[in-house]
Amino acid sequence: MTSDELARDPLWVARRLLGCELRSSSPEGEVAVRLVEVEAYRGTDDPASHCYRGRTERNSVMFGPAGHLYVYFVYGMHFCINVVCMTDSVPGAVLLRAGEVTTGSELARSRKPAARKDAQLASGPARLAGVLGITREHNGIDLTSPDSPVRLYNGTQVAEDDIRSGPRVGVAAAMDLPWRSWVDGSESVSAYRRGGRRRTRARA
DNA sequence: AGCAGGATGCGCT
DNA sequence: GCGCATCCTGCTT
Repeated sequence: MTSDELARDPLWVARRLLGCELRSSSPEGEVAVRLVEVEAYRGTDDPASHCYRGRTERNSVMFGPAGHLYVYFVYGMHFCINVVCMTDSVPGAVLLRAGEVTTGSELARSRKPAARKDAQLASGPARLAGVLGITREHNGIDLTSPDSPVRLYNGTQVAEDDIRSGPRVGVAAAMDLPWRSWVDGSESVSAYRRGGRRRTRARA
């Protein structure tokens, strides 16, 4: 996976990332996952992108060089991770939604004790970030640098015929865009959930 | 097996 | 304040 490739359109990078391996080193040990589910987000013309309304402090990494890691915090307790791409024209990124743990499943299990099967350890974006031990401290790191604690490697390329696509999970805007891609048949692919406002009952 | 609801912090209107 | 690129538990079919 070259920097040239990472600097391309998020839609292309997303499919290219399937089958790649993400490896994280920490004092606790090493965990690696094979990516099986991703989503593309593309700046200015994508209402679901964090960059849709321009640059802020939170999304500033998405405006930086391709191949860096954009980490954000959601729902008060979870981190999600993206690979930055397409920096020449508009900001873009690929959300890493799910993977299969290939190295360090014991450490991964200790970080996600609720998982009932190994296939669920990294099934979902916050779970994926969780098993890799990624937090806001990792925001902005270069995934292509040998000095980085988290690095991206070429795995076994997934054949076109084994890639499926559909609308992004939990996104109400642009539901007609099939910008989520996943590896057909992987048990680790997360469940689809439609976007839209959840009903919140007023309490008495 | 499937869904509703709560937990929980922070960025943005 | 509101709502979020979510996860987990517990209760219903």
